[in-house]
Amino acid sequence: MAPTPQPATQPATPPAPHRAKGRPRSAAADRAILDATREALAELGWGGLTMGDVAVRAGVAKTTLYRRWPSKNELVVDAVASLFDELEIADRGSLRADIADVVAQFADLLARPESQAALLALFAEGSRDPQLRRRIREHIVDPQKRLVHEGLAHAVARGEVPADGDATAIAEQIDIIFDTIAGAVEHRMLVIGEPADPVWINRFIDLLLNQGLVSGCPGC
Amino acid sequence: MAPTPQPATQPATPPAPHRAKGRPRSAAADRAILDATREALAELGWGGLTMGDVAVRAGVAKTTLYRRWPSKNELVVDAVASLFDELEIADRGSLRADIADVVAQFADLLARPESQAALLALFAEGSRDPQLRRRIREHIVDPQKRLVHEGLAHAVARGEVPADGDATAIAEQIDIIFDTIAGAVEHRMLVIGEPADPVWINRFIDLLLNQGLVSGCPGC
DNA sequence: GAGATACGCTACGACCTGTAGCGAATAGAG
DNA sequence: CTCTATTCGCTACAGGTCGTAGCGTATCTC
Repeated sequence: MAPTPQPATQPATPPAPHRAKGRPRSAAADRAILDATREALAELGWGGLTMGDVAVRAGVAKTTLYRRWPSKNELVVDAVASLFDELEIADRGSLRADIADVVAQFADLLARPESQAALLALFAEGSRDPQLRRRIREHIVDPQKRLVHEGLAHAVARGEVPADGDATAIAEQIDIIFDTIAGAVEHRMLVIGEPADPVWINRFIDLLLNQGLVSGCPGC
Repeated sequence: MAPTPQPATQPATPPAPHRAKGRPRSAAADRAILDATREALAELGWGGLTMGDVAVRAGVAKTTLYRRWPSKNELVVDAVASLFDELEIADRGSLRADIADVVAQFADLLARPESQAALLALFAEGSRDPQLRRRIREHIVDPQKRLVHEGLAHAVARGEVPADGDATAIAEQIDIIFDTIAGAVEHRMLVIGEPADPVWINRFIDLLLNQGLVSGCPGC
């Protein structure tokens, strides 16, 4: 989701976004625009954000925005999606710790004021636009799930999880666990408005990995 | 969240919204406007919705909208919040069944096309507006949690849950369970875009009430 | 019937979107 | 160094939307 080449000739191949003939686009302007967009989004929300305001904040002309993004919608998508580029997986010694680490990163991301209105508005648009939903899955959801799957691979390498056990079933379970935790973190931050602190995160992972919440292990 | 009295004199007391002196406001117009708003929301999303369009769909003048709601924002909030008035608790014989019932109602609500963009956009606005967030908690979140608490009271009456056990702790656990399931349902419907069918719901409640997902009860 | 209010209609100013045209600036190619 | 292509900032613009104001008419209470 780098600034897309907006001129009429669409190369269709990702490697060379725009041919280097004339004056190159200012990378500083790219960054300034995306930063200004996130800033304005945090202050004004999706509805209050205007292209003219973003241009003023970024110190560029409004036409410079439209050379890079065809509409406000696309600009906001890129500004929000770029937040998720920082997510990383670190081998912290156990499957549980790896999951906790990714969840904590996600919680930190959602704790930023610019993420909240932006991400929700992005999801709202995605609910009407299948193509946008696909981009959301590719750039936001899948990277997170990929991190957990990498963590699972580490766990198998450590012998923590039996490799002979039905691997796809375990992968599906990881998917469900991640959906659950991501949803819970989102709900807590975006709907309730309270931060998902480490204690809260630990409690959830206890619940999901070890035991039921209400009465321990009633079925055991 | 009934249509608020917009005239200058704000009674500040809920029971009598507007004094009955002149011609009363058309209740049919109220319903037509809210219905038209939800319809337009489903088709066009928050950003594409226009007051003029809603007025045309509802068959009323645009000024009639502004006599009831001060802005588009408030109108949409009311239109969305009214969806949650239908949520009910039924004593289905077990705590688990009661929870499953509420969750299924919530999932059905989120499955409606008009709910998705509307609810997310509502949450997005709430992330910037503490007063709106409070209204969301009062009219959407708390009613759901209240249902689960009522279900818990039924469970205690049935002897399913020990009343001597730390009641507040159990209530907190119920809160967390509900947050988790609500978040997961929201994530599945609003972010991923796939329905939370009964099988999926059952799987989640198994996870939350009975046993961990990955390896049964490893700590038992 | 008198008074008060809602209704539909039209018109309006302010704002935002996205586009077009201009001259100046900045890169590579010959 | 010159030529060419592209970007940049600036100004202006048409189109659409928001929310308000004014008017005559309709409908309710006293």
